[in-house]
Amino acid sequence: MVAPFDLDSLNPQQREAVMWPGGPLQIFAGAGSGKTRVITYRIARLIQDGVNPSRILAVTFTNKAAKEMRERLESLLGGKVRSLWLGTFHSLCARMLRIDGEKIGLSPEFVIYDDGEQLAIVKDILKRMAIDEKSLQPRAALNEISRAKEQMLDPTKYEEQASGYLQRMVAGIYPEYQTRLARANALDFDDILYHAVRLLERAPEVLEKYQDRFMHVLIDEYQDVNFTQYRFAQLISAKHRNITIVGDDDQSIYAWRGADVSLMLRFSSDHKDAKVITLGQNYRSTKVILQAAADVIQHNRGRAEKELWTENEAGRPISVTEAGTDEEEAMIVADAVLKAVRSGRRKYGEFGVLYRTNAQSRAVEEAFLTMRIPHILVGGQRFYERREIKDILGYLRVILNPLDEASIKRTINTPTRGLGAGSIGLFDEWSRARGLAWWDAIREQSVQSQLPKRALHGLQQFVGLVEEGRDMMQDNSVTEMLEYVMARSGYLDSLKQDRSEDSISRLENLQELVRVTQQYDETADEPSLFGFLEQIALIADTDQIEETGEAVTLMTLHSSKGLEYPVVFLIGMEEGVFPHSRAIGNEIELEEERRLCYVGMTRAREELHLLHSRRRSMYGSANFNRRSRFLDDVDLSESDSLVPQKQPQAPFRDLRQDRTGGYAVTLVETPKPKGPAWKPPFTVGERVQHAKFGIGVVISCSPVKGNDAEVTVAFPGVTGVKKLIQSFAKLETV
DNA sequence: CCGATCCAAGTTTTT
DNA sequence: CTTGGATCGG
Repeated sequence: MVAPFDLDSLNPQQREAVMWPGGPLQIFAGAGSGKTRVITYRIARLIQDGVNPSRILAVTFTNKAAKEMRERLESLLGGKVRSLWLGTFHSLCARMLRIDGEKIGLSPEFVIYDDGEQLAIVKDILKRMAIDEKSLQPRAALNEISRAKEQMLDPTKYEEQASGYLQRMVAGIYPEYQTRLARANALDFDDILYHAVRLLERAPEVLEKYQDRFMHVLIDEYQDVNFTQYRFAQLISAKHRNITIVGDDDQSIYAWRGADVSLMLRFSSDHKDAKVITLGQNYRSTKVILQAAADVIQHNRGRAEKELWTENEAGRPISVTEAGTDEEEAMIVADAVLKAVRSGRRKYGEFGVLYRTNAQSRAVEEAFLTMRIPHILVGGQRFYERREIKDILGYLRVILNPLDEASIKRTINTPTRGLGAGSIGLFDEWSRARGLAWWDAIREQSVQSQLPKRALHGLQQFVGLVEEGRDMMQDNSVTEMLEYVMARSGYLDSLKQDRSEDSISRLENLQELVRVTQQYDETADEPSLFGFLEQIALIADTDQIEETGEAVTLMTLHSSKGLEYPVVFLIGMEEGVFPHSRAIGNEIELEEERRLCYVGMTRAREELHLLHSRRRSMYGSANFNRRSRFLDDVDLSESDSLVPQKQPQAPFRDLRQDRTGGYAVTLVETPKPKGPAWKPPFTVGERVQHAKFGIGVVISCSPVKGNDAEVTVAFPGVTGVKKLIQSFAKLETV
């Protein structure tokens, strides 16, 4: 049989990984080493060699990765591979629980509670238990519960081992938290994994069924698995022992949410006969970029020793640029993008701008807006986390499952129906006192009789809406249900009344949600409200992002993992920003920051530009940050800059330096520059008027002879960036 | 009960 | 600076 794919195009290590017959296999896949290709080829090869696709289990980190992999496989094999189990840990485990969860007492119809709902429950419990949110932050408690589930600790076991203030407090809420979920027939994200493992451990016949079935198990991004996922992988592959794991410890950047690299690094000791293959050739980046990334990562201890090399050309030098302010930093990026695009060398889609925190995107967005640079912003406020979206979906969830207490609470008085804290408290009391579900409690005659008139009317509205919705469910599309809910709840009207910018954007988002359901109704095999809600519960926004190719991408370093751009700007290379202030002083966290830096740098194919700013506004006040230690790791003897650099000055050297290494210092007074007072005619970012070019934005001002100023101004459109001498140009502030 | 106003706090994020 | 929560007056 002729190979449907091109093995000759692979290097020896890649080929070995693809062809390796079976048994435990660990693939160390460095950045840009063709990892995805290897996994896809390996699956295709197995199928081609006669393994039934239904007997392969492949796990990816995101839904997007799963989707892409399936598409690649289908094009390699020239047909659908629907029976292949391919997805994220969560989607696969959820699937398993829907099929077999009953054997450990789970209803197959459970709903999935997301982060927001989890948090709401914790807050609610805290309030009920009269615990001040200051003494126990809901977020911290939730994290701790999550950690517990990742360790497979149920509330009882958790309490036994709890020590310290936080854990003892959490031991008090964890049981109640689980009770609430159970009452709503809901699982949170961690429960999905937890119960899947429990299912395999407690139900021998189920374990055997899946162990038999999955002859081959492949897991990508193994450096980011947590203990439950590890356990799941171990259990399910124990029979045939054909488990392939792929990962790169240098790219482990999710320890803060429970991922544990050591689970990957112990693979060889778990499996004495494990075959280890290292993919060391990088096909993505230039030598210069790869070297810089290596310079940074080599400072970490305890990494698996391996080196990445490339046959690519040396390429252009790294650039390091110091900007005066964060706005200027953004303008420099915008300017560089514009120059390259205008010269015809680049398209907008070839640039990625990466930063440590979402807040940093603002300055860049503003600069791009003024310079008319098309861009897409990844992350930030996520679509499905937006209030209006959650509210409306909340209605749909109540209709689907009236036991969903969190969703009832969310929607019952949204928009306001006169059901305030008093009424809510009453319902709560009733449901607790008689062990009634909320949905039943609110419909009790004796409860309703205690309500004020207005509240009663509101409640009847709400109950009527839900009941009618339940009747409609069978015969209406998801879109129709959505439109029904938006209209009948009065949600649309209340938004339309208010003409604020905020409401307009909320209406637009709901419009977008309608498009999502329309799409779903058209494409799903058997569209249903249940199916729709399930799908979006497990899907992330980033999964939806399409590469349009015509826009610069702005995103955090974390979301850049797995992506690549010909030109990468890494902005905010400052102590306190990157590495983040919370990591400074903590060696473990600093190592994770360094890996994050490594990830960011290795996203670049041809050009890497590192920027930092002397002054940065954070939370409304000015910060003067030393440049990032990561810059000190890199050999910059060959580096250049995006704009001519001012003489390095040290006006801040006398600032207090922290003993751990000196970092972000908030300055109270503005430092006095030394030397004769030259006053820039404009501030950076200021809008100015030019006789011929019109209105532009000041990028920088520098002194020239005769107490004159050279002003660099960005004008929109074809004019672009101009350097102007103030005495001739006569720029005026607008 | 609800809207206005004041105040404190502030990574990263997938599922 | 922004946002979410708490508090206060109508």
